[in-house]
Amino acid sequence: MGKLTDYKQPSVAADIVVFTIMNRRLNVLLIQRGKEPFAGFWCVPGGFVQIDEAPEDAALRELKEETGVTDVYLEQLYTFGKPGRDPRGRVISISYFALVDSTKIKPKLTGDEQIKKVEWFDVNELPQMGFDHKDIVSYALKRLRYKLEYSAVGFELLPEKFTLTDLQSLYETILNESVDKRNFRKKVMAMGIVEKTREKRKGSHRPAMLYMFRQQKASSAFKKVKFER
Amino acid sequence: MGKLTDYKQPSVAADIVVFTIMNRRLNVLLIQRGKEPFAGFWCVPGGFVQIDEAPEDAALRELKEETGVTDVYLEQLYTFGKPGRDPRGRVISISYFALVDSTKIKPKLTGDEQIKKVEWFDVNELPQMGFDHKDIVSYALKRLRYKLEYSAVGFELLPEKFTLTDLQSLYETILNESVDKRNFRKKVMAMGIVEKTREKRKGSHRPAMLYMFRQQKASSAFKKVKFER
DNA sequence: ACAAAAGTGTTCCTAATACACCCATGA
DNA sequence: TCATGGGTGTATTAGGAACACTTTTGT
Repeated sequence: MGKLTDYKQPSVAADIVVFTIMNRRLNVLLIQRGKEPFAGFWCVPGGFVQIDEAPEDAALRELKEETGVTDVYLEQLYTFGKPGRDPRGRVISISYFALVDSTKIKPKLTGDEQIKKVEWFDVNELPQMGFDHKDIVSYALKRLRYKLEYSAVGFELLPEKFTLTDLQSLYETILNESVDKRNFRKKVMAMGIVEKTREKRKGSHRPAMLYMFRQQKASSAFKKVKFER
Repeated sequence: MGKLTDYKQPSVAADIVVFTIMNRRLNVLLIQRGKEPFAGFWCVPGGFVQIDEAPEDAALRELKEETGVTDVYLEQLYTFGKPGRDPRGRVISISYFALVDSTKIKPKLTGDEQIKKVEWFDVNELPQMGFDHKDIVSYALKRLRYKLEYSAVGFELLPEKFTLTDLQSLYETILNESVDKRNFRKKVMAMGIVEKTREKRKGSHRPAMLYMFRQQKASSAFKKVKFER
């Protein structure tokens, strides 16, 4: 290890890929840049990590400053650091992925003059993106699909109370495949990770029972796969 | 995003946790510091990322400079960045984990005057470690155990040719649990990820057939677990 | 009464587990 | 000939997948 200030050092940014479910589609939160480089292009929210700030705090701060969004489930994703990924100079980006319940938050322009728009995009219809942010989103999506299969992260995308059909639809939307209703319910109930509430959701047809997530059961329900596979 | 050089920026380091198997134990490669802070304490190899250098190249370069070790399987692990983790100032560390076949490499002092010793340590008998490197090693170990279950990384720890008992022992050592020999072999053979060679390993008893890893089969053999679990 | 989503069981099949003996070699 | 690790098959069990009809409500 050399001394701390001997050399020119790379800059460090934190970028955050926020997912939500809106009308049964998986969406990502993007901002449109108002300045060069990549003026008019879309990017994930993010910015530089301050000297006395933890990277995840930087991610959350930038998210709030740029889009007004707070209270998200956050997880570190990957650190992108190849020279040349930012035309302004050497920037290493620590990326995060976040999950939110779209009924609880409303992204909006916060007055940051460098941002023209803040919008949700369907992950299958992404706009032209700046820097390597398309790669970052792809990576986050891959990770989300992966984690959905062996952990309880999916519940972060749902309101506190939800129907089993909501939950099934979430899996089908994100994994992009359909699931048998009976088998799905059998499994979810067998895992014991949800509990019935006393409420039902009324619609124009038969009301559906509302369920809540049970944090404590989830950790044991998603047990490790033994040995291989 | 602010301008690139407006603020004091954190320094960026790359640290690398190198695992190997030696006489049926899982070992980590550590260096003993010769200077304050943490003089005499043990650390994982690593150092600062240069301005025009990809972080993984920095990790590999530092590994070579400090221990002489090259040709490792490398994977990014996690970025540790809380303020205060390095008493000298703000350092964000991108950590990597690496796997090597211990029969191929010999770590040694390379003349770096800041390092007193380079040694392998059993992961269950780690010495007193500097900075937050104990956390980094724990995290790497967790990841290694995890990846072993659903990917073919284990082969990176074995020589090109190995016996099925070697392979089984590797799983048992790392996962710290014993496996039924017949079931293990049945599964490995069913996955088709190894192939017989014509050679046998002679020992003091019945010679064992040597096998080789089949890269191409492995990707399909470790298929994704469906839905949950 | 009908349209629409909610809810519910059984059978089949595949994969995981448990388990014990013979074989080939060197000393 | 014996000590040591190498090598092999079967029966049982558990979990995943396929599959269709009845119920409840609003209009």
